[in-house]
Amino acid sequence: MSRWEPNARGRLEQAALELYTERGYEQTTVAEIAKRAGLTERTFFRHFADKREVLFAGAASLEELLVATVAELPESASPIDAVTAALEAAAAAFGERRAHARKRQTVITANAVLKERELIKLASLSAALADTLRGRGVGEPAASLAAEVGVAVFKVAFERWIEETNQRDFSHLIRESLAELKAVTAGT
Amino acid sequence: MSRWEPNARGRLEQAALELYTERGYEQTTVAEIAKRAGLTERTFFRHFADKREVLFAGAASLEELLVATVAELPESASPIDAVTAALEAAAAAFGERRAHARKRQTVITANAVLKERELIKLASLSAALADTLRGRGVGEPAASLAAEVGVAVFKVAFERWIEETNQRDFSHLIRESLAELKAVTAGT
DNA sequence: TTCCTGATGTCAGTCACTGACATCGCTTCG
DNA sequence: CGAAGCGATGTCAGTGACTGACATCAGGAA
Repeated sequence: MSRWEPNARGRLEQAALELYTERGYEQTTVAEIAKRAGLTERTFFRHFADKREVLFAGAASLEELLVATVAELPESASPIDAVTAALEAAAAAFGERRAHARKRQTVITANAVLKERELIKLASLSAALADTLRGRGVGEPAASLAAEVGVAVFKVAFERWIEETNQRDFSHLIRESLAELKAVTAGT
Repeated sequence: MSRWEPNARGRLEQAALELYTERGYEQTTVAEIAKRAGLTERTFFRHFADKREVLFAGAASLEELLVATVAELPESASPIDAVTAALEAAAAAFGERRAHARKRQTVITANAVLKERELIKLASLSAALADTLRGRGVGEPAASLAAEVGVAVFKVAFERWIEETNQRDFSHLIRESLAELKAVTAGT
């Protein structure tokens, strides 16, 4: 395991998920992650801003996907429809990786500090969606609310998708949660 | 400034907010906060779990207030009405403390790690609301969605209340945001 | 007074994270 | 081919958040 093995970043991500799963997030030191990946602690911090971030490498690309999806929609689409389309795209992107998502989510939900990081990633997602909606002429606070509501629906559907034993289609769960949301907000 | 001055916890909170405002969160050490409060670093960590928590001491009581408000409503109230009532109670609780809330919020929005902590407090609020709704016979995912949506409305209204120069009534802003939300989710 | 208890102080230690600088392997240019 | 340049990695010495163990102090109970 010499210097210059390929994919240092990917090795660090894998080593971290393994160790966080094996012995827990807090009981794992960055030095141990780096060692398992054949690197040093200092190199870990060159690839990831902190010990949590190694679990959230994919968040940026997910955000790009959602924004791109909304941006490509015809102007005629309503805010809620735009958000729905974005969520469907996200569901499709997860698609095959339920096992990995589940493992990762188990680690995250077991640690408050990891939950914090997850929440701020979702907030960033919401802000990006709201920005895109505003760019399409949606006013405030409609843009922010549509984005927040979209993320709320995503959270609820994702949780169900991960937890259920009888695997159901992610996008189906999203449509279901969205319908439920409309019923709730319409309630007197 | 001897040992056993009263209200150590309150002195720490005030010293922290002052220092975070004066020189920024990251540039302030816990030792400095403790020193200004006439205490030691070790004592700081006996009152607050970490350097961030000192800004969020009131979150627990806010949560209690919201839960109590919902719990006292007649069973006939719909989920969205229950959440609305809780938000109105929260608005009333803030009432006079706009200046303090504003100062605190300025510090929080300037630091990613503080934003993370704020988000998890709001998530805890949402979870507590959802629990209470479930206790009143509301099913899932309606309970979670109503709670999430309520928190989203609160966030939007709070931001406006803090930012606007011409001070408007907090509960008025909440009703306004809620109406907007209903319009958004009803949109085709 | 004496004892007990809870709040505080002291000290030593771990670990996340950073800056400065050295080193390595590959690529490009002469 | 060999030297220079450059990006990725290693090494080292810090700072500061946070913790455990133990001592100490003030006030109330016996």
